[in-house]
Amino acid sequence: MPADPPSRSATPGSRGATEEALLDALETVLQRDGLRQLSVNAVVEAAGVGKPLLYRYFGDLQGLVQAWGKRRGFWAEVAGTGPPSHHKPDDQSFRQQIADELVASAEYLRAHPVTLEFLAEELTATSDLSAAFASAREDCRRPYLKTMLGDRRYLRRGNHRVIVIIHAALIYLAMRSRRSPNFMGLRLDTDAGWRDVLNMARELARLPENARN
Amino acid sequence: MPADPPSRSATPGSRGATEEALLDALETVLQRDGLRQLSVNAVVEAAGVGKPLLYRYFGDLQGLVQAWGKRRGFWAEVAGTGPPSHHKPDDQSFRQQIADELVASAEYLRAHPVTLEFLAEELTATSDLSAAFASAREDCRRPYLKTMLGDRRYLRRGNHRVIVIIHAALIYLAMRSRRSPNFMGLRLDTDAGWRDVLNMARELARLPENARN
DNA sequence: GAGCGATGTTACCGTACGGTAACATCGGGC
DNA sequence: GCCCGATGTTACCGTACGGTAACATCGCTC
Repeated sequence: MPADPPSRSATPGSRGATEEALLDALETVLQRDGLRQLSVNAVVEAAGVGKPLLYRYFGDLQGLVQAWGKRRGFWAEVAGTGPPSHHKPDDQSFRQQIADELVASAEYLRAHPVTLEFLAEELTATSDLSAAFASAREDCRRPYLKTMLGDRRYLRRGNHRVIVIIHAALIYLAMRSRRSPNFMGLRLDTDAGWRDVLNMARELARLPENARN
Repeated sequence: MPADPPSRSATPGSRGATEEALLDALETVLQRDGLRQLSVNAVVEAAGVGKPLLYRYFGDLQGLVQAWGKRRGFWAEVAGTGPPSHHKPDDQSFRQQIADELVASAEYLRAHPVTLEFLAEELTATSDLSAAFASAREDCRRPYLKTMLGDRRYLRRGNHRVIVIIHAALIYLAMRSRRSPNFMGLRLDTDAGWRDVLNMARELARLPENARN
């Protein structure tokens, strides 16, 4: 005789509620234990739901991850400065926009640890899980990247590479900030330290004007 | 009746040979399957050695990793330009040295996928394995970092941050190159593309002189 | 109110893992 | 010749996992 079988899901007999519980549980487990500890059992336990329901509604843990990516969305349209790609031929303002978008992207990452988990996962394994996540992410990211790299005039002058290297550095530092308090003297675990990182990135992105930094 | 029990280790009854075989097997498995697939069974199978020997000689998979880090060494003294920290007060030559060391460090990483595996692992989990690796790595890296960041005069002018961001970007791109052919338009899977990345890093590191790039 | 599909739960299977006990075998010291 | 520690191998245990069959229950349709 189990003690409390009826006290499980708030909305008793609703498929949608169960799906939401599983998606929430996925997020919970990822934030709490990291992707290495992610497992079917952990998710269904956190969701307070029977294991077969996960397989019935999402087919698989990979399916659950894909559904999570689709419904929650992640790392898309994080640009903070107005409509995409509508910028004057003014170099300075365009560079400013690029810098702002770099910073906005990094702030988004820092605020969304689950996305960071998956980005890190892609570095360590080419599993079905990371592949599922990568495809969903690329779908979300494509318009953003187009905005950021779409200006041929800007790219031709080699600035593309500066953007890319700053972006790569910000991704790495954001991932690293989850578990390491610092990197080569930079504080990653405090808001102040992170503000330093972002300011540095902003300065580098606006580089051709002010070469001294 | 097994077919060939006596045809296992080349040097039959030597503890050192078995240890070497296990260390080699660790490296093999890491390079072949990645760190996510690393397990005691995989290592002993690749080494052609009984499982208890790993526990007897290294205590643990973590112990094997630590021993591997100690004996093989990794990501240490990769600086390519002469003795450490002996540079004239000439700014240009010092920046050149820094740029060379950044490039040398990145090339080292690219040539040592196992180190990349562990660096990526540290991003996804704070496991005993990654902790063991991190401590061993920091021991090796300390003098290198001292060379690279030890010059207070240089640091004071904010150049420290440029170095750090380039370093972070190179680490990320090196990790990413293992499983993703490109990143935001950069080719990471070819030597030519990687040369582009390194040249870009070199230019940025020598930035205060030539602001245009 | 009978039927039936959707929802939920229990219990189980096969597998792979980390780790260990028990048993063979070698090899040098006396 | 004998002994004993070191080396190596087999077989096993408990556990946790992914995945599924079987059974219970709800709720809507007609």
